[in-house]
Amino acid sequence: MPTKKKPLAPVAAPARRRELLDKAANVFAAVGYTATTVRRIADDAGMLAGSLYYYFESKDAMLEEILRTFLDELWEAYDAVLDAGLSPRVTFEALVVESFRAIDRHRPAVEIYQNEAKQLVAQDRFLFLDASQTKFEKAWLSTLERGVAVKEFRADLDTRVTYRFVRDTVWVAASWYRPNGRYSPEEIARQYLSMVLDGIAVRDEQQAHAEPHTRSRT
Amino acid sequence: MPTKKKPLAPVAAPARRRELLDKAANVFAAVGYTATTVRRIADDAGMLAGSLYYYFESKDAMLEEILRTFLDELWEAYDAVLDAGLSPRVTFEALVVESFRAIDRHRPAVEIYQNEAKQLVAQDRFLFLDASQTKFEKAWLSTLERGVAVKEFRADLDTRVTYRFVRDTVWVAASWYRPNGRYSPEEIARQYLSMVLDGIAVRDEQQAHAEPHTRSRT
Amino acid sequence: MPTKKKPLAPVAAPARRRELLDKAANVFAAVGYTATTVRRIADDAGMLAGSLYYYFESKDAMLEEILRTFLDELWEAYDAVLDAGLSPRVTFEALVVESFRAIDRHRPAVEIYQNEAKQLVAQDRFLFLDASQTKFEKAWLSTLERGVAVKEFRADLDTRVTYRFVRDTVWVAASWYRPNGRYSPEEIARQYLSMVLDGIAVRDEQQAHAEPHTRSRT
Amino acid sequence: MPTKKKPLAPVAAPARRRELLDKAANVFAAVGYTATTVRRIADDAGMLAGSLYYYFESKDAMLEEILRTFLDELWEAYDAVLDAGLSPRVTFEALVVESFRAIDRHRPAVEIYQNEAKQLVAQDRFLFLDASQTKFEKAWLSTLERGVAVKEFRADLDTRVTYRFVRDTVWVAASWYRPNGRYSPEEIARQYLSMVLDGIAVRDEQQAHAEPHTRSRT
DNA sequence: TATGAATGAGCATTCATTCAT
DNA sequence: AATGAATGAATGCTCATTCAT
Repeated sequence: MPTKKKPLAPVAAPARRRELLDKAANVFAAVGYTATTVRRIADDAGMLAGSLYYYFESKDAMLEEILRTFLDELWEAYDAVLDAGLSPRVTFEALVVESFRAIDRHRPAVEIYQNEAKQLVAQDRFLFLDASQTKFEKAWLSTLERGVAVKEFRADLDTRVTYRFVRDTVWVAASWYRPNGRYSPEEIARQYLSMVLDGIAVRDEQQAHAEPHTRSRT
Repeated sequence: MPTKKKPLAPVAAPARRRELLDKAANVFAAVGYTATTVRRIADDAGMLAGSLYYYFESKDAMLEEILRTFLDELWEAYDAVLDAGLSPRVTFEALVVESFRAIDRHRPAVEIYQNEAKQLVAQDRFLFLDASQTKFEKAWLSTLERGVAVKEFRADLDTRVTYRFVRDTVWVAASWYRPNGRYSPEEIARQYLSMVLDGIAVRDEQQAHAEPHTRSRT
Repeated sequence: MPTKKKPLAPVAAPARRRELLDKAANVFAAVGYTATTVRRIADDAGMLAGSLYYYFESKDAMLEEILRTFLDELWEAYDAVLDAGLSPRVTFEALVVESFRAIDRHRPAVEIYQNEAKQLVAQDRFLFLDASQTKFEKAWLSTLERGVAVKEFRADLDTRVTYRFVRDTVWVAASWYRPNGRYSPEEIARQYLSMVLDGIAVRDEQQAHAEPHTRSRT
Repeated sequence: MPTKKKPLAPVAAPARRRELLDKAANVFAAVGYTATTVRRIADDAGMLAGSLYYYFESKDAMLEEILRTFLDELWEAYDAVLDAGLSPRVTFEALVVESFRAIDRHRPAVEIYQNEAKQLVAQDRFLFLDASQTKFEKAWLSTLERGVAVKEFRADLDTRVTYRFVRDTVWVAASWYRPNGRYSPEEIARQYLSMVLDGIAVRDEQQAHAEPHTRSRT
């Protein structure tokens, strides 16, 4: 998406661009997009606020590029999984793993996405977020539904509600996950899958517990 | 909670205050705190921006009152559960139910909390969020640990990771839950508990699946 | 100056008016007119800001009345002195004494006058300050000039410059004079007159000192 | 005197800063600090209000710099005088001369000081005004007391009252003195000293007048 | 490549004032 | 005689953005 009226960064210098976007993403994630000043980003990059406009059209444009880059890479991985012809359960597991890998590689972008997407979709510039969201929902929901159909997933769950729970469960991890921390993305994924697939309760023969006591509370 | 010098809304008129806080909370939740202008709140309330200051000291003060009100009510419910001497699993279930009830009653406040808490704790005025957070973690974590001890919860899960998983999943529901929607908070809680306690996978199959395929991927 | 459109204080209740003006004058003097909020005055008077408008047309109107009252009383005393047919020197002394008495009785008003008059005269409402100022200058200047003419005052002083020094000398005392303090207004006047009339230097026969060393500095 | 985070006017461009402070000082002096809007200062400088913040942290910061610059220069001159080992009377004369020179060079700052100092000292930022005030009083008072001790000044005057008298008279001159007017600062100082040291009354007359008529009035 | 200086729109907040009760 | 609630204009200040150099 080169040149409009101003020349902008001469297409070259993409390394510096990436570097700047990286700084920006970290600040956006840490402070929130609205609360982040262009000056703050420039400070982090060791330049003056105005100088950023040599590389980017606007603050919004920086945000857009950060999110696009993240989503492009995410979908590459997702599409590979979805096109692999795996069983629903294995697909489910693979999607979770890829999600944690995306968090690992694009933590700031994921956090920004989580915090800001809702407001952003109101702007034309960020309509692509909506498209991604829709595609995302379709991928997960159909995986769940196929799983129910082939009896890999329980039939008594509302798939839409389950979808939301699972989706949030995965992505919210970006708020506390730290790359190079105790667990690799694959290990975190394993734990998550263990919980989501098999539950946290100890299994036993009597079904008593299967029906939580909430019923009597309503 | 009386104020410094200004009498402000003469202590009476608490109805109007609550009404205004309600409008404010909805805007804060929908648009984000920083992005919300007091003009916007005033517009929604049918008054001029300056008039809000008859009732509230500042925009921050509104936010504080919104969050305090929510947390106060949440802790009343939580404390009742925690002091009831229930088994870990029943405690867990009850906490989940109360959480969804809080979301039902204070959805905007919960959403604000989710989105803004991280930035807010840097301000003295919002240190109480940190205190609440700590107490919250203690309550959940100890419930999980007690559950593991008495073999109501699986011993092979990292309790801290499980805690985050549960915490996030529950509260993130505020972003999509709509009061008066299809499900009551208790019904949502039931579905959630069903998933979290027992997993979404169909049981009593071969144990092969218990070990997800991720291992072979790293 | 009764009623314009609004009834205002029913002409009666002049005691309450005076009380309120007194509070107002003290705040104006202490904090400065612009920096004084109507709310602050009302607080001091134990009422709400809006309630002041039952008694006064506006904040400006309060200020006007405070200054008018002061100047009216000052001129009554000044006129008595000026009309008494006294010698220039005795007139001078009497004017100084009356000035300190005015400070004693209207300290806040004097302070306000000192601080604000310059800005106020730009407004029509306060043109009377200019008139008073002119009359004031005439009274003092002519006294000084008459004194020079009859050789009661030194002929080698620039009367305009001397006028300004004397004028300021007297009135600036309002900034530190405290009624009921160590000195009565008459005693302060005596000290001031002693300095201004006879100087603070010890008198001696040689005139050497009469010519300060500043000449060699220019 | 570097600033917190913002580099502000990149340390260079001190000429523009001084120019702007000059405009600001004139407005502060003419209109009063509180009554001065930053828009007004910006107008005078031919820029927009917000642009001032490229050079200065705040309106307060401008005021501070104006007053500090003035006081720094004043104390340089005062200290030179005080350290010169002059007799009390010559010290007195020299301090007066330096005061009028300061008025000549920093008239707006002096006027601002006169009008605003009392309110400003309440703020931490302006505590240095208090320090200067204390040092100032010590310098003048000790000069007067030394003068009394060596019989250069009359012993029958209250030195504190005399101090205030002299202090006020000198500085209030800033309200009417106009640089490039009829008199140089040295000439004004000469006239002032003539009055204050020797009095305005014609000497060697009968002593009857030495005791003003006030006594009979109390 | 970047800076320095400025813009202009917008923001939270203050405050004198109004007026029905 | 005073209150409670609101107005509306102004204020100090911030910030994304521009552009000549």
